Formats: sequence, structure tokens, C-alpha cells
Amino acid sequence: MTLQIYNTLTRKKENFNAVEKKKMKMYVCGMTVYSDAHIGHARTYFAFDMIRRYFEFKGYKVTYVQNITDVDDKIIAAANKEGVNALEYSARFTDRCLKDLDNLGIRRADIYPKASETIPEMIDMIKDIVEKGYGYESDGDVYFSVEKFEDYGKLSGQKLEDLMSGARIDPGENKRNPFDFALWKKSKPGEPTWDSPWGPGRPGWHIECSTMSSKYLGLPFDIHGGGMDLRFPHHENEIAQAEAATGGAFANYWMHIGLLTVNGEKMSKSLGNIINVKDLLLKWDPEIIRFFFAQAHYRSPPDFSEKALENTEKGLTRIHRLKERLEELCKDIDSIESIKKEKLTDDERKFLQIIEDFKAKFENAMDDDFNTPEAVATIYDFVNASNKCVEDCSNPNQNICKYGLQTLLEFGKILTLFQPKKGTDDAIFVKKLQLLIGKYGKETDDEDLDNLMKIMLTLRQEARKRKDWIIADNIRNELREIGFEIQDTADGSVWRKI
RNA sequence: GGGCGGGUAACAAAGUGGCUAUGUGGCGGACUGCAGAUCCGCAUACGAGGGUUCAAAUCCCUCUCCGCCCUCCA
Repeated sequence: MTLQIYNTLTRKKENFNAVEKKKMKMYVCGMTVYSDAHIGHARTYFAFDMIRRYFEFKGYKVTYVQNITDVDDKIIAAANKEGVNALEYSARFTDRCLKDLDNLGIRRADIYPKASETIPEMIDMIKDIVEKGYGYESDGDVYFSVEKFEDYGKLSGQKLEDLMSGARIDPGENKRNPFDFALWKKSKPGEPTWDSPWGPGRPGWHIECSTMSSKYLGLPFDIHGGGMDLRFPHHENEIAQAEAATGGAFANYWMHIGLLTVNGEKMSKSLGNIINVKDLLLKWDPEIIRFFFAQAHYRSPPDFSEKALENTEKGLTRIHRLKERLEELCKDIDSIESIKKEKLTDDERKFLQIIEDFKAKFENAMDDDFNTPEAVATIYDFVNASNKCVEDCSNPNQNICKYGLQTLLEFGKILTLFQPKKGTDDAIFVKKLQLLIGKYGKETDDEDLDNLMKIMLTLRQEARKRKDWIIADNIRNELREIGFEIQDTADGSVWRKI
């Protein structure tokens, strides 16, 4: 199956055809940097990270550009309130926002162009637009004339007259049509200002994306994306500007990410329910948050809640358990030897088939417009089938286990799973274990986690032998409290960090 | 008013003209000293009404309800 993408422009799923063979060039509208990154940003950039990863998996060389809007009304307002320079202010938040997303485990784009560093190119594009008759100057401002651009409305599926009927926008004294939008804004006191053929001023919002995308990717490029909210007017205007200026096509596929809600409500400043990434990370493992995103299709609006994260965590743990189980089963081998089918037992052949099914189904799901919920379901199918298989075989073939593990890791990586955890400090666990061991009358200054756990489990095993279930259960509970889960199996007790 | 997208079991969330989605939760069983993990089994679905079809939750029509966008927003 070939990769299909739902294109907002045509409102259909289309086969993906790259502009340049085996390359994928993607531009995503980035953050306006005047406050910390929130979970809505996270959801959108998770989606594009996943999309980029899947293209890489498919063998594409990806160029991913995500702009930083660092010149904007809200930034200026916030900076003025604090009495600092607007560009310094936005530089500070650029750093903070990108770090928030780093901490969430979302991989960075390849290029983060800033509006403030692309002004000359924007002025050039505005000049082209005006020269070709699509823009006009009006008292130091420059506007785009939507009536001149025949295709205006093609992305959002609206005609100009439709827009007019429900218009609630300010006509604007200098505009010829209420839907005309600013390409260049005349300088006002207290604002960052650049010189231009129309006098001092600053760029309008929409022009930066038309300019930066074409500057870094060339036209046309493959995918242009952003949050659902940007479809109109932002993306509509971007198309108008770029295609008016160049006369050619802009982006081939438009992708829009469904907006996240919080406890069933739209997330907004006025409702006061904005959840910052920083705050969320205080309580939740980033992998759980990312996996929560993966469980909803990128075009649907997921509803965020603590309950949802709790459920996500439980499911994710099952996947991790299988991963650990397979790791244990194939720990003696470094790499897979070629698997000779004719030499396999029935059970082994069955396991191999489970893995092959998993591969086919996972890729099919992802090829179908990045259907991550279905892809996740194939992971669970794989988990269930593997668990059963491993249980049925007394001594599973290590090569096949390794093959299954590698497949799981490879697909997990596309969904951003299994990233190395950030320095969990063992020292605190060591300390707690030493104390617990002391409580049961043994002293140790051993600082090796495995050794300490071995001591604890031996203590418990002795209690179990003399059927002292109270001590045995206490030890199990106390270990759980300090972060270790104990399971008694036929081959003895095993532990894992919670 | 215009545009877009939805209504699936307790909840979340895919899919689809006939074949178990999946996860969390619930019930029963195996295993266990108990628990946990794991496995097996069970229950609860496709907003309403028409139509097409051998067969529709899936296609068509009508109705209804919900969300988002049309103002800054990922």
C-alpha cells in the first residue's frame, strides 16, 4: 500500500507523491513566543514529529521547517508591559518553549527560522505582490486584495460572498474589502520597526510563513501543516500571498491537526484552562503524554483529562512489560542470525507469523493517513499474541524473540515510544533500599541496585519458605511504596521499577 | 447565516457493505499462600426515521444533536 494523506485542500485522501523523489519537505506553523508552550502546542508538534518519523521510516530524506513568530501584537504588548525590548522578550520565550517541547521528548524540526530574521525576504515578496496587482498601499500600510486573487477561499471551501455574509471583522478604514489583510503595517510608537519601500513598519502575520517556507524549502514543497485553527484565515492567506507573488503552486498537501480540548472544553485563556507543558511534566512521564496523543487520530480533537492519562499509562505499561519480557528472553544474543523457516517448530513458526502480521498491519495503518489509533491497536494485538506465544513455548527461540523485539522497538520509535529516560537517579532508590534492608536486621553499604534487590528478595523468599505471609506481604508492599513492583513467578520473584 | 468535521458499547477510540478492532473499566475462569503479571472466556455498540441490497453501523435521502472555524490562537 502506498502512503495516503488527507489533504485539506481537496478534502480527500490522496496518494503521496513527493516533489523530489524520496525527499519530503514539510513546513509547519510554529509558535508565537510570548508564553510557555502548552499542551495544545505539544499535541500539534507531536503529530508532525510522528509524521516526520514515519516518512523517515519509509526511506524519505525529510526537511522539516517550523517557524518562530517573534514579531507580533501580543509579543509587543507583553514586552511593553514588562518594559523590555520586544525582540529580547520573544528570544527568551523561544528558548523556553523549545525546551518545553524537548523535555516532552518531541524531536526538534531541522530549521527554526524567525520572522525577525526574514524581513528582507518578506519585503521582496510584498513588492512582488504589489507589482503584480494583488496588493495595494494605503497610508503606509500595505494590504492584500482578496478580490484580485481568484482562488481565494479554496482551502477553507468558502467563497468571498459567503464570508461576507457572516463577517464579524472590522472593515478597517484603510481597506478596500473587509477581508483584505495586512502585508505590511505602518510603524507605531513602541514597536519594532524596519525600513521598507512603504516607509517604516513591520510585516503582517501571514506573510512570514509564505516567505519562510519558500525560502527554506523552495516552491512548491510537499506538506504544509498546522493546527486546525490556522486553516482560515492564516493558511488561506498564505496560499494567496505565495501564489500571487510567484504565479506557481505553493504547497501540495495541507494537513491540519484537530484541536485538543480539556475536560470537554475548548482550551482558552478566557476559560483559564490552559495547561502548560512544564506543569504537566511535574506529574506525568512524557512518554505517557505522547502515547496519549498517539491514541487519537491526528485530525480528531482529543479530550485531555487526568483520567485519560491514567488509562494511557496502564496500557502503555503492558507494552513495556512485553518489551522487557522479550529483552530478557533474547539477552544472550547480540544480533539476529538468519532464521531458517524449515528448521522451526510449529510454535516458533507461529511466533514468526505473528511478527510478520504485526509488520504488515502496522504499516497499513500508518499508510492510511497516519492512523495511529489503529497502529496502536496492532501493537496491542502483537502484545497479546506474543505473550501467549511466549507462554506456550517452554524455551522460545531467541532469534525470533529478538526479531519481535526489534520490530516492536522500530515501530515504537515512530510513535516516539521507548526513548531513553532522562537520568533517573538510582542513588535515591539505593538509599531507600538500604534503609529497608536495615529494618529487616541486615546492614549493607552495597550501592548496586541489583544486589540490594537481591538481598530484599532473598529476605522475602525466606519468609515465604516459613510461610510467614505477613512479612512476605509487608516486604512486597514496602517495595512497592518505594517504587518497585514484585511478581512471584514459577521461576522465583522478579522485580521492575514502576 | 456560510464553511468544516462529528454522533460507535460504562469511558476512550479506530474501522467498515457480510469476517473478534483495540485500550481502560466490569463479570467469570486458569495460575498463585495471597497479590500481581499473564492467559482463556463473557457482557454492554454503531444518534433517529426511511430507502437501495441476498446482506448496512458501513451506500443514498430526510431529520436531529454536538464540536470547531468565519476575530488572536497549535
